[in-house]
Amino acid sequence: MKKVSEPTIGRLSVYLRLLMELAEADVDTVSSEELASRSGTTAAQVRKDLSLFGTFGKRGLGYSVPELVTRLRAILGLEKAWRVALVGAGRIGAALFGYENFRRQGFNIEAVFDTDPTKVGQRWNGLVVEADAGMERVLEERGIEIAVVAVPARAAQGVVDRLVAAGIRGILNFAPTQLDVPAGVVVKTVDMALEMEGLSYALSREEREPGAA
Amino acid sequence: MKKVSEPTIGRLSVYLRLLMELAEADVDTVSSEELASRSGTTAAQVRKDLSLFGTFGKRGLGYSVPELVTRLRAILGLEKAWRVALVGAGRIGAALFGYENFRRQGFNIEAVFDTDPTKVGQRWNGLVVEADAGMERVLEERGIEIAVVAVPARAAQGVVDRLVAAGIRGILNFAPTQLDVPAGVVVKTVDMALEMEGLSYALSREEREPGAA
DNA sequence: CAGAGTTTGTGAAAGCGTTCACAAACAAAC
DNA sequence: GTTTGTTTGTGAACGCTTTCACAAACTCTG
Ligand SMILES: NC(=O)c1ccc[n+]([C@@H]2O[C@H](COP(=O)([O-])OP(=O)(O)OC[C@H]3O[C@@H](n4cnc5c(N)ncnc54)[C@H](O)[C@@H]3O)[C@@H](O)[C@H]2O)c1
Ligand SMILES: NC(=O)c1ccc[n+]([C@@H]2O[C@H](COP(=O)([O-])OP(=O)(O)OC[C@H]3O[C@@H](n4cnc5c(N)ncnc54)[C@H](O)[C@@H]3O)[C@@H](O)[C@H]2O)c1
Repeated sequence: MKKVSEPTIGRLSVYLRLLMELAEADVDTVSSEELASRSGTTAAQVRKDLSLFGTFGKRGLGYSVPELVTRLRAILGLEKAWRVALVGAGRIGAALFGYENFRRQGFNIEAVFDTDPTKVGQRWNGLVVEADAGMERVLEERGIEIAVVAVPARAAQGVVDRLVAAGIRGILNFAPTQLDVPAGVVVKTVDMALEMEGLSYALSREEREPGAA
Repeated sequence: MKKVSEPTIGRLSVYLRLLMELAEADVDTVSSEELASRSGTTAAQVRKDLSLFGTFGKRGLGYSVPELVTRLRAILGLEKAWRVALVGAGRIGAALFGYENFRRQGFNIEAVFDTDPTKVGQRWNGLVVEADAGMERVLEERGIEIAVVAVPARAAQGVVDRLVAAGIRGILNFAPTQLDVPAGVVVKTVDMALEMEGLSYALSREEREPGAA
């Protein structure tokens, strides 16, 4: 198989979301052109992305919506439910915990950890917030595969080291910091400050040199 | 000036964050090599990124930390404080509202809007949650420049249309949906579901073909 | 069932961003 | 003040991703 780039995977996720909306609306066929316009890319890009994984379309007709949903879910590893732990029961952690879409896509939060003694023992929707000390044991017991790190930046690397030692190989990080992990462990960082600064840059630029789209 | 790519701006934000940490620790000089290793890139990349905006370093020595902080803040448009509105006073909205780092970097949330009558009128840290109906007037009155959209996906495009009509030109979007805006308006979307699916893809791939880093 | 009209899949070309490599510039030591 | 060592700034090479363009494959209509 050809190598698949990060941007391609991101677009596949976007296509999948659109296709699920289309399936909801009982549309059964879609062209690369339509998919492209709805996802803000080009038809050629859509076809190239999909062609990396097989040939799913029918010439002259387009793609079968239900089939492509199934294929994309398989490609993205969304056929199984993932067991997820949340480390850091603060503001972002609470928001994520309550976010139904995560569960809907098959990401089940099955453990919550925090160091704060006032938080440990709280029941979150039936799930007890665990003390940070017993983390390794709980991760093991519940077969956790993915961790969401929502602790303050200076605590993040320490938490990640423990997670990795405990066998976690996928981490979604909200702390605005660079994390070091060994090869074989995948970290995705969601950095909102960075996006805000991107906006700041773009807006100041427009003020300085108008018309530079 | 040469054209500046998105990834470059992202890295400049990362450099700035590191430099502020170094300044805090009273380090006064840093090499591209050091900056690179701390931000997970290469020395050549650091130098190329910076060289797009001027020549800030001293050969044989490196970069002055305080000077580079000042320069990067100017480049990124962070010398002023931005007036920000939050649309959608839900879980994500609340988390962002309480997030001190935003204010610290000069993003001041000066208006909060929601449609939910039980939320309208609430005081959030002294700021009254406004009804969605008066949005345009409040945006105008308070000179809002950037909006954070944290409403359900199906409401997002409608909100954005109103924001754009009201003159807002920078939007940070948390709704997992494609937003259409006219040229001249900048939208950055933070899509956590997408990142999770990236993890899912990477992890399933490793299971299927181990050793494919 | 033939012909007109679509739409895919994919090599080839173009466009971008990253990495390389090195001369030029400076610091520091003696 | 000269030498040695370090680090920058940048053109050129490289590699990766996107876009182009079109033959092949299929649908649909009459
Ligand atoms: N709040 C936001 O909107 C927002 C936005 C962007 C990024 N972030 C980042 O997300 C992270 C969390 O932010 P927050 O606003 O939720 O902070 P918070 O202070 O509300 O929550 C952090 C939680 O982590 C816990 N914690 C601290 N050290 C821990 C450890 N070693 N193990 C387990 N738990 C630990 C704390 O007890 C606390 O409950 C931070 O890194 C922050 O920079 C937050
Ligand atoms: N909670 C999360 O962790 C999370 C994670 C990723 C993405 N998101 C996305 O962020 C958005 C908000 O999520 P949430 O969890 O905070 O939802 P939420 O339901 O807690 O909050 C949404 C708020 O928006 C308000 N609202 C609805 N329509 C509005 C309108 N037209 N104008 C103004 N306010 C309006 C609602 O009254 C509610 O208070 C959603 O698009 C969601 O998909 C949330």
